Amino acid sequence: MSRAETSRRGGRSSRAGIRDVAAAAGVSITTVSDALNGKGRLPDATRRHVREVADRLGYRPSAAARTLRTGKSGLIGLTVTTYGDEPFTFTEFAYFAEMARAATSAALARGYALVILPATSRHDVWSNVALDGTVVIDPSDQDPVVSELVRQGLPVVSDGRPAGSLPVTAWVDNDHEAAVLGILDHLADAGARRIGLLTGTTTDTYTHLSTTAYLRWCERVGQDPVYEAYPAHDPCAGAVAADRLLARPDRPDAVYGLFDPNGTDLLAAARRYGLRVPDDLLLVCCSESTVYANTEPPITTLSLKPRRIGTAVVQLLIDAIEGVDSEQPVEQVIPTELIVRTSSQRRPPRTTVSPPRSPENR
Amino acid sequence: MSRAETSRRGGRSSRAGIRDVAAAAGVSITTVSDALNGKGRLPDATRRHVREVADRLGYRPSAAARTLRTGKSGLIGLTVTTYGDEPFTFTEFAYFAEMARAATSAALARGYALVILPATSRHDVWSNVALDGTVVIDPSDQDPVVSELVRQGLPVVSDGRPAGSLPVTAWVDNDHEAAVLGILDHLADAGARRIGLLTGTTTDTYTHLSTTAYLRWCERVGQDPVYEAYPAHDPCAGAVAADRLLARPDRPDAVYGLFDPNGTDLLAAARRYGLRVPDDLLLVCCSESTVYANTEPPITTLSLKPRRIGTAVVQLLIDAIEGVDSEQPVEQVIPTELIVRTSSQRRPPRTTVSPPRSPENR
DNA sequence: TGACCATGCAGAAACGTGTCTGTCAACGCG
DNA sequence: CGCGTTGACAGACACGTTTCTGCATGGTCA
Repeated sequence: MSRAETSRRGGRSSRAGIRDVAAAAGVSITTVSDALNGKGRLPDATRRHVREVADRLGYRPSAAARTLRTGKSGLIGLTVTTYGDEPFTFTEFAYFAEMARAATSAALARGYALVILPATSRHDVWSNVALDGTVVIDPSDQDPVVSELVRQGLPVVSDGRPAGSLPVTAWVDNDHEAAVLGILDHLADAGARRIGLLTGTTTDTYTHLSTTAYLRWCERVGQDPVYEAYPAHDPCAGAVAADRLLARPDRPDAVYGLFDPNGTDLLAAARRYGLRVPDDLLLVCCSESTVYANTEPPITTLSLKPRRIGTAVVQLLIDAIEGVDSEQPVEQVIPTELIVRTSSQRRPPRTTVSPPRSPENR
Repeated sequence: MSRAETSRRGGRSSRAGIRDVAAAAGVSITTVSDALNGKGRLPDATRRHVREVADRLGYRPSAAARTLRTGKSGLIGLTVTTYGDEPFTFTEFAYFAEMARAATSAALARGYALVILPATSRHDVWSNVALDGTVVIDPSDQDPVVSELVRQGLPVVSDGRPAGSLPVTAWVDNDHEAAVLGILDHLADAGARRIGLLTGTTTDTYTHLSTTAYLRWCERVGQDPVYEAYPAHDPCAGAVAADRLLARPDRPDAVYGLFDPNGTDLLAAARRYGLRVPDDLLLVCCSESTVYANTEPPITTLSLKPRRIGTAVVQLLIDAIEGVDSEQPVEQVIPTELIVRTSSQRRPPRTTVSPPRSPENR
C-alpha cells in the first residue's frame, strides 16, 4: 500500500493507475477491476464507491496493458491495394471513401476502431500495431500480407472475392457478372445495337469478372466486342481511352464504363464528336458519385452499395473475432443498384424517372 | 530456461515469444532484444545469428507489450467533426478524402499508423486505443475531446485554426480570407458587377472566415451582399440553395460557392433559368474534385491543397510526439490555388480543342 | 602483477492490467 | 458446537517486452 504509493516516481506526472484508485478507495486492485468491468460479485455500494473514486481521479485504464493482458486490442486493420508510388489510392474513387466510412461506423458501433494500413508495407509497420483482425479491400492474387496474417491466426475478411486460393476467413462482394449482364440488357432494351465497354488493364477480380461477362454477353448475342482498356489508376488515361473508344470506325452507340470518372470523360468525348446523349449515344457508368444526377444530361450509374459492403465486411470480421460462429455463410453477396437516369433512355419519359430520393439511401 | 519452456501452455498454439528466440539461439532475452533493435553492443556475428533464428521462428514482437513498456504506440488518431446522426461525414467532400490520404502516407513514412475516430464518442472507444497524439479536423469551439486529450498530455494538431482558446499543440490552415478576396477580385476583373455567395449555416471557422471576408469585400467595393446559406452537410439543401440564389430578383452575375457540390448545383440551376456560363453567369467553387475539368463548361475551382495540409499536420504532430522542438512556428499557413477554367472568364481563350481525329491513328 | 577498462552477455525489475486462487467472516444445519 | 457453504474481498501471478544493473573475461598500462 505505502509501497504502491511510493513506487510512483515521486512526481505527480504519471496518470492515475489502478493501484492509485484502489488505494484512494481503500479496496484492493481486484475490487477496482471487478467494479469497473462489472465482473465479480460485489455489493452495489462498493461498486458505486469505486466508480466514483475512479472518476474523481480521472482514471483511464491503460489500453496497452489491457491489450497485453486480454489479447484483444479493439483495433481492426483496413488495407487497400496500392498502385504505383503513392502508398495507396484510398479514395481515388468515391467507392473507397463510402466503404471506409461505413466500415468505420460499423466498427465503432461495436466498440472497435479502424487502422488504415497500406498493403505493401514493410513488416515493421504491421507488427507495430496489435490488430484483432483485418479488412482487405480487393486482395491481389497470392497476397503476401493476407497469408502472413492468416498464418498468425488473425481473421481476415476481404471486400471482393479473393482470387486464387487466398485463405480468407470470409468475403463480401457484389455479383459483378449479373450486374454487367443487367446493364447490357438494359442498354439493349433502350435500343442499343452495338455496346462498347471502357475497362481497365489491371488484373483485379472486379475488372476481370466484368470484362469476361461483357465478352460472354457479346458472344451470346452475336455482337463484336468493342472495348478500350486503360490503367484505371490514371485519370488522364481514362479521358484518352474514352476518346479513343468513340473515335473508332466501329463506334458503339452505347457505352458502359467500369470506373467512376468514365461518365464525365465519355460525356466530354461525346461532345467533342458532336454526339448527343442519349439520342446518339447511351451512357452508363459505375459510380457512387452524386454528380451524375446533375450532369447534362444526368447519367445512369451502377452503385455497388459500398455502404452495405463496408458494414457487412466489418460485421463478419467482428463476428469472427469474437467467436460468434455465425450460421451465415462466410460468403456474402450484396446486390447492386442501377440508378436509371436520362443518359440510358432513348425516349426519356416526361415523368420523373427516378423519384427524388433522399440523400440517405439505405 | 526449462521453466520458460514449460511455462508455455503445452500446445504449439501460441506465437513464438522473445524467450523462445533466446532459447533457440542459446542467448539471453537481453541479447535478443538488443540484437533485433540494434541497441546494445554486440558483435555482428551474434546479431546476425539472433536475427536469423528469429526469422526462422517467425518471431514478431508483441505490439502491446512494446507499447506498455515504451509508452509509445505508433498510433495517431484522426478525428473529423460530425454532423447529425452518422458517426461522421468523412468524405462528404473530396477534401477530407485527399487530406486523410496524404496524412496516412506521411504518417506511414515515419512509421506511424492512423486510427480513425469520431469526435463525438463515448470515452470508452477513445481510451481503448493507446494514442501517441491526435489530428483533429476542424475542431469546434471548446471541443471537449481536444480538452480531454490535452489534459492527458497528448499532442493535438488541428487542421483549421482552432476557434476560441482551444489549447492545441499546433495547427495548419489556409488563409481563407485572402483566398476569398482573391476570387472576388478575379471575378470582378472578369467583369462581374454583382457577385453572390453560396455559403453554409454551420459555425466552423472556414465558413465563418470566408463569409466575413465576403461581407467585408462587399462593404469595401460598395456592393450589396447577395448570398444564400444552407446546412452544408445536406446535398439536397445545396441544390435548393443554388436555385434560390439564381431566382432572386437581385440575381448575381457571378457566384462563388464555398462547398464542393456547389459547382454542379449552380450549373444545373443556371441551365434551368437559361443562363449561359460564363456569358451570363461567372462561376467559381471551392473543390478538390477533378470532375470540374470536364463539365460543360469547365468550372474554375479553388483548391485548398488538402494533400499539403494533411502532410503538414502529420509532420507537426510527429515532431511534437518525438520531442523534436522544431523551430518552425506552430502555426503553418498553406497557400491555396485558384485553377482558372472557362466558367470564370467572360472571354474564353481560343482553346484549341483537339479536332475530331481521323479514326485511323494507332 | 594489480588496477582498470572495454566487451559480451545474463538477471531481474518494471510497465498496468485481468484473473486465478485463497482467506476470513458469517451463517444455516445437523 | 462442528462443518460445509457462500459472500466479499486481498494477494499474487502472468501477459511479453525494454532496459537498468551487474558479472565475468580478457587485454592494457603503470
